[in-house]
Amino acid sequence: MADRPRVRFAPSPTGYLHIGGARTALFNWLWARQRKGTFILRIEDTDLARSTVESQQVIVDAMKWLGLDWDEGPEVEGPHRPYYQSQRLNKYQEYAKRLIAKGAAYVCTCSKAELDRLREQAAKEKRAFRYPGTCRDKGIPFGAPGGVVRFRMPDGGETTFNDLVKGPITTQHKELQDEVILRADGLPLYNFGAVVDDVDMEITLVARGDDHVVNTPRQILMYRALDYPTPVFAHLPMILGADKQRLSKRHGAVSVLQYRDEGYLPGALLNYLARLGWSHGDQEIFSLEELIEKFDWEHVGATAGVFNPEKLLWLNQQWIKKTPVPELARHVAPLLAQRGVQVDPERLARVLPPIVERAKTLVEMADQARTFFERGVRFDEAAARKNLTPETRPLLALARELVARRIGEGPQALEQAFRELATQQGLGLGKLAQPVRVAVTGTTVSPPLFETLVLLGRDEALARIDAALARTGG
RNA sequence: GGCCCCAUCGUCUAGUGGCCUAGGACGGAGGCCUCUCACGCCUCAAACAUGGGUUCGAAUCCCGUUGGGGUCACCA
Repeated sequence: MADRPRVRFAPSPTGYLHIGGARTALFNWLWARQRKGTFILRIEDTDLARSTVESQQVIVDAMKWLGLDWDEGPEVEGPHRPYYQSQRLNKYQEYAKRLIAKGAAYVCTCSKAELDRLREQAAKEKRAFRYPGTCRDKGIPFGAPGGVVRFRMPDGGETTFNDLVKGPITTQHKELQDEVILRADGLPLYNFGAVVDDVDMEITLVARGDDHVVNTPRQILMYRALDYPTPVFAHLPMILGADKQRLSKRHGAVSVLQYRDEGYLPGALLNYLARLGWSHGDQEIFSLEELIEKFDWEHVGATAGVFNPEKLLWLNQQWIKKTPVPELARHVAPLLAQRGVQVDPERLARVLPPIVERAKTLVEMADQARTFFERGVRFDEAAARKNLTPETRPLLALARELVARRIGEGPQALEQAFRELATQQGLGLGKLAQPVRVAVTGTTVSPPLFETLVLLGRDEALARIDAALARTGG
């Protein structure tokens, strides 16, 4: 294997960057970074009907959010610009002509109608359709009206390649047919476009989804016809939904950017994706640096894996816990802004520590943090009914006194004072704390009460308790 | 259907012939901790698809079966 691999991620801009594509990109990127190689982003947009510029942008944005930076590709200077196949059409035509000149390809003018007829006939006879080679030796010149270019597959023999994840795979050449590599309108078909660009960009390792294994022998034959040393291949198994079907929209979020919007840390997603199909002993949590250092092809599994959102959520929580608070604040501030709460990251960082402990997503953190930047509180009705009653009123009043007197001493002192008060009243701390919690946060679930009170500040804390007192009737 | 690939707890996986009465993680159940909720900790339930070989010995190697997936375009 080349010391400094040149690898690429080559998405088709026909939608968003999905989870499966992200994992393919990740493995390529990890390999390039570990071996000090080159990671190329190439946009395969030769399907003009389905490709959109919006989609290109979405893919680029998603890659940036994930932090999978590319050395060559869109927005980057590089020797193989442009990195959009639709802008490289002369390249494919040039290579096609070269193959024709060598006799490795030929022009075919069979009409679509004729081919369809043969296909139907084959279907009727329940046999696989294969282009019969009508134009193989006609010597039709390049550029003939309605002419496509077909690659001449060998008549006999076989091709074997040693896949990094699946091992040796052999294909009989008789299973192959002279496929079209260049359409009548001059656009290359996938197999050819990919090969030409891999050759031109000097790709040494191709890692992609395993739906491409059947394409590989054909592509190998093309690399050879182009006198290019065949890259090493690694075919990654599919990612499935809970029903074991190929992961798709109906399984929930499959778009990378959607995870960003739902409050996931890019590192957590990457960590999850890496562990879906790859392992390193019993380790579950990896920093990006560890991933780069430890990734290997030997431990990429050959089995399709089911995407497990719950494990991703758990991992996200683990990542939140280990991410420095100032950094979290920078992620959460925009989410708060989206909710109409403007707060600068430094102020936000002060209230985050007690929240970090109990949030699984950044969105949850934003939801829990906003109370510290707003006046008053919206009571959860059930919580208020149960905890803000004539019976708890005296307790709340006593608590108010305590807060008013001691809040300046910090959470520990406040807690100590509350404990003493509870003991005096012959109660457990919980009985005293819970009404106060509801008074101050509106709900029965919150970060530790005394820290919450202190972070709220004397005035706001007292105002909220007063408002709660007003609801206790009596 | 042809060709190709795959097969360990519900899920992600460790395991590369003896260390496996199969380990870890998510999820689940129970418990501890505790001002609520989380975190953390402890315990439990849970798997080598199946039939043949090979071998002193098979989750690990080979073959068949079954099951799943991929692919058969002038899409990618």
